[in-house]
Amino acid sequence: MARSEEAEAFFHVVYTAVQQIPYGKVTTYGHIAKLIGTPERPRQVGICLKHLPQDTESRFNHDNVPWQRVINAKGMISPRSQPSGARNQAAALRTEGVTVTTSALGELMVDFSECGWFPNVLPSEAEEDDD
DNA sequence: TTGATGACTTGAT
DNA sequence: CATCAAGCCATCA
Repeated sequence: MARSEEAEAFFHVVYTAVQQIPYGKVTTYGHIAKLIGTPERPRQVGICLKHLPQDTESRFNHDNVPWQRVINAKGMISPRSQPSGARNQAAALRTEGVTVTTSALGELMVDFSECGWFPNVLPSEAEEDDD
């Protein structure tokens, strides 16, 4: 019994939440996790994107899910295992007009002050729905 | 089947 | 302010 229905539903909500990110904006795994109701599982969000299919025939794939707009809480693109993927992600963000800065260590950093997408989950000042 | 790994986050030292 | 440790759960070996 591999892939329980619950896991599949989790994947679904994660991909859907990622699709809610507007063009030229970025958010964090933890934020996505909180939006889908599982703030304790930011890691699974990353797993979902890792297993995001590339087939354009799949319901969710690299073409319709802006996985590139999802980065870590430090505002930097996770190097995952090879810098090639992160570099590609940075390039995609730049194409959307997102300012991506490269640190001395080669870490790709994104400025949340300019492209940070954080809906009404702020600790204060946001008590009304934006819907 | 178990064990280890990973596109993370938060809190404590 | 920097570093360590624990918690999560799906996937790979």
